[in-house]
Amino acid sequence: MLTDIRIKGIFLLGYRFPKTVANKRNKFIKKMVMAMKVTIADVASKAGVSKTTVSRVLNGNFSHTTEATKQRILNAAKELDYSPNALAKSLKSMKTNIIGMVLSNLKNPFWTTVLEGVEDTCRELGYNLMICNSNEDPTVEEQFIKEFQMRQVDGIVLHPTAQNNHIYQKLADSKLPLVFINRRVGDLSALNVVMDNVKGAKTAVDHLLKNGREKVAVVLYDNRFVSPWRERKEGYQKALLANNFMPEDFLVLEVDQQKGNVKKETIQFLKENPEIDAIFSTNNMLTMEVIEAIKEMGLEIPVDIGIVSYDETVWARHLTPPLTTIWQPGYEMGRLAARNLINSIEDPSFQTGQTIILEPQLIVRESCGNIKSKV
Amino acid sequence: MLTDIRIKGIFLLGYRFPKTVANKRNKFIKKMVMAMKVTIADVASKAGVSKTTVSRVLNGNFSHTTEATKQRILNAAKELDYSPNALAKSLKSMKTNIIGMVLSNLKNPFWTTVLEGVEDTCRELGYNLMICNSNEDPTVEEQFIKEFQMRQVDGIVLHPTAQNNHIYQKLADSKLPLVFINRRVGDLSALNVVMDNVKGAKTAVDHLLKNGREKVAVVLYDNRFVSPWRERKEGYQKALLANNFMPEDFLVLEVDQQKGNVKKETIQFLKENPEIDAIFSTNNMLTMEVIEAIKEMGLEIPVDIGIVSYDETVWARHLTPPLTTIWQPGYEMGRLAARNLINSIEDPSFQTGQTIILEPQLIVRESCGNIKSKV
DNA sequence: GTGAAAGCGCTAACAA
DNA sequence: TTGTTAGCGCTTTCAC
Repeated sequence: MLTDIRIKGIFLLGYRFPKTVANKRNKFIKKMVMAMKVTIADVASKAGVSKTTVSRVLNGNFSHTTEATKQRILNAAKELDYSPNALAKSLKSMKTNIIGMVLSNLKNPFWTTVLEGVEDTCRELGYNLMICNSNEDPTVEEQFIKEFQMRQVDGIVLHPTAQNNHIYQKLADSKLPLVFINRRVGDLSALNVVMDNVKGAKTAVDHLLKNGREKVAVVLYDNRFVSPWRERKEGYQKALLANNFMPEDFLVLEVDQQKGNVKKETIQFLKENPEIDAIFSTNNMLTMEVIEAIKEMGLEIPVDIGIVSYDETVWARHLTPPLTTIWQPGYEMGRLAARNLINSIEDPSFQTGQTIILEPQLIVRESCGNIKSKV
Repeated sequence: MLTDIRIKGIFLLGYRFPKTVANKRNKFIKKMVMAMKVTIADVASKAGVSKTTVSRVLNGNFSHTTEATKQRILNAAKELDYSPNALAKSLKSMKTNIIGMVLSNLKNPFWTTVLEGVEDTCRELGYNLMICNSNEDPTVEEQFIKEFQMRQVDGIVLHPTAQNNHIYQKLADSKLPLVFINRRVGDLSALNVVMDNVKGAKTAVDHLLKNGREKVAVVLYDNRFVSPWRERKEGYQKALLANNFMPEDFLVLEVDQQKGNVKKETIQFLKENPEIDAIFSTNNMLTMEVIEAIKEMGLEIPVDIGIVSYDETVWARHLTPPLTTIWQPGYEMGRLAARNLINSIEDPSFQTGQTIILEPQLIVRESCGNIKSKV
């Protein structure tokens, strides 16, 4: 009794026992907690039936059970506040109903939208979501994939760094349902849900050209490993070529986003190429810097320089002038990825290896029109 | 052989078997997959030792093991590409190393920052993160909490809807480590990591007042269940009272964000109170609408109306004029929540029931200065 | 230094 | 209609 109180007192004060004593205490506490956990056996004995029957009833297999026993069991479960242990269930059934998702960048609001799509779909379909953030680091990505495998997730949604082909291959071979999003990883028996980046880029540049721009530059971020990078560049080039420009006319600025001097680089670039009258910016984070650069040079949008930016954002329409953007169906991408993944989890004969391509859309605002009439 | 090829052919074509046949196939596939899974027993037999020894070695208990056997085991594990089953491990040890997090709003970039803090910390400390989104729905919140309990997560980070006090109480009583973030839920033996919203609001309004504003209004979002709502309102009132204003001078607009006509309501409000020369906006989403409203009325920021907004965002400095904001340490909040939660998981005597309060900061830009000189 | 055996909480084939 | 029993893959006493 005394000990009890003393322990409790110390406990309340948050006192830390010396290691060994603390360990003993912890073990003791653990044991107590475990003893308090109510299992299916407790429900069974309380209801006076076997564990099997309880399991059956609780899983909705009433078909061969008396209404009376069913009620007894349900009551017992409620009274004991029984909550089944998903771990044990999963260990037995080899099904966790968990989906693992590897993101590479939490900062960009685009990914929040995607995440929302995945999360919503998981919930609707009875899955839980485990997420982690590779931060574009292939080593971290690899570690997380292993982690997911150990945890026996039912499937993985992966925004690949695209620098771990060996791992992706192994993963696909392991038959663990897998879907790549946003970035293409070809030739694997895995689902792909991606955007049509060539089209998006082409649309953007076409729009600039149609508005009378004659020297359209592209500002590219710095990840040439990934398909959207290649495709947006390609789209830019295609648009120019289709409008009778030559490869010599390509005006490409590749910036290192990590370094944080995008603005400086842009100013430099614009000074070296004063003929530029339009910029296609390939992502929303870049765009902010580009706009700053333009303003800092005393140029005006859209009069001096028109701009179209990839990625619609909440703030695009509130900028001055309101920004013309390429919107991508991020939420849809998330939903489709999750839904298809779950399909292939629940039906192993579900068609795998297919690629779903989503269409971006041009949202016209005021950052391209009203070009300064040339002399 | 023939069957094999046929099945394979159909499989590749994504043909769906009739239900019963499909079930048989799936069961077959499942069995094959399970047979292929390499367990600790496989490693043991390959290395010619018992499971016990393998377990010991793989968990770093070399102390009583020959270097030779250790190597044999390590090699066997590598050759078989053995990956331990975390489910079984957890079932036995009653420890999942999973933290569950309930968010209420994925759309607001503030939460992405918090999530990042939590995620980073979990990774560093060897935990995985399971997230879900209550969308401010208490029923969903309740369901997710139950889900987490069934999954035996080691702890929960909760952004409470604040409408489930009964559940919170039960959760706290269950001794499952728990931390509330951002919104206070008092009197429970759970950690709280929150912001000083009174101070943030007071700072914002003080700033407006110091810049010569005389009629400062507040635009409040519509969730009066939650502590930040009360505290921001309180901060606004305190600031006015401390500057010799009377309660009659309070100018409060409460808007229903869901309905989506914040802009309209704001315009209405401004028309009814034309003397207003400053607005304190209580969250970043609201602010956009308020700014639109002001612009639409032909008023100019900051000349006619000054504005300070809660929540710093990437776009605040790019607006015209650049927005003065209250920055909140969201990333820090995430980190602290996770770190303290994990502390209390790993040391049950860790002080519980404490509240950590983080300080917001005023970021001064140009949306308050240059007031129109009054006649 | 190593292994046999029990058991974490649950499900499901097979009996009764 | 219900119960017995044998595991799922792992850790951990307790022997040897």
